[in-house]
Amino acid sequence: MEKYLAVLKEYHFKITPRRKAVLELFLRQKRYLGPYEIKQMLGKASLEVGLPSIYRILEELEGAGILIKIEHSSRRLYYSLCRKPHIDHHHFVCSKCNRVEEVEFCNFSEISSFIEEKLNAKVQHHSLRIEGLCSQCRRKKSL
Amino acid sequence: MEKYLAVLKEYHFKITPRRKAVLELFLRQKRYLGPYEIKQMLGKASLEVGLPSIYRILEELEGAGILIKIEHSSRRLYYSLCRKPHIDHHHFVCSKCNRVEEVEFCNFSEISSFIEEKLNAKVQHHSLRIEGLCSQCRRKKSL
DNA sequence: CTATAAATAGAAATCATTTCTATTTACATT
DNA sequence: AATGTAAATAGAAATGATTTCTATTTATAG
Repeated sequence: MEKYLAVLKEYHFKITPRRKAVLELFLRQKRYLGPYEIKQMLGKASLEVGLPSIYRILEELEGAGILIKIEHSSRRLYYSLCRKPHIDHHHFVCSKCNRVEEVEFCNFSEISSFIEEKLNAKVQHHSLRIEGLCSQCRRKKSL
Repeated sequence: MEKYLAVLKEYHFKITPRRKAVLELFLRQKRYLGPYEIKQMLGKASLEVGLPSIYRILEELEGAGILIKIEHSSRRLYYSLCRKPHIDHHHFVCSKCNRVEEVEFCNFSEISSFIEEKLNAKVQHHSLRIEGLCSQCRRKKSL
């Protein structure tokens, strides 16, 4: 937690109860969370937070590199905690339990230089979406 | 065009004026197109097509492997023609002119087996989003 | 030519996300 | 510890892409 609060300070974000509560929520989960779900979880802990605030907080935490945004194929937004913010990595998302794993491996530079040579283009961003079953879910055939 | 109509028949889709018109539109463009934009272009050619129909047609053509769906970071849907439907490939999207290029290169199997070993997971899907400037746009500094 | 399943239009609904504004709060600086 | 200020927040309302629904039309198999 302290680590993340330090990052917030670095970015000149104030340490507010809502931001801390959202962070705490993510620290206790290894799966991705959606805005409405977060609102409900905070509500259960007796902290009413408006959806617009949640959207904003999530955006800010993403901007600070604390959360990663997951653009789900359902076209809804989800976020997941970034355990190692400063290392180039991608995320594996379990299609059953929503668990998110960080994958510190990316041979993208090969693809990137292939594209730059072949198309004479300039690659700016890339994002790899990997979906499948995590070790737990692949064992259980049914949920 | 004939090639794509054959694919439609294969999938038991009827050859309708709307579907042909949408296909023609894509055959004349190398960039991605959005539903509303398509409606307007068809309108100029005096073919009024309702937006729900356009959404449906795009979805069907994607299902038949004729178009690829581009989930833009703006969270709007775009589609682009797939020139070589049956080869595993990814798409490079120019952030300036929206041109879409197919990239027949993917060393994903490496990443995939890395993940399956490391996380003991089962990889089901992956999609790589590559964004940058195409050869034309990187030359012109300003639009 | 006809039957019928598929395709379509248009209106309306949906619903995640964003915008706006008044109010409150964190915290740097006294 | 008090205070001023910019940042944070709530809540209502707007937005706008996408989807649903239903009545009507159309492509095409036989």
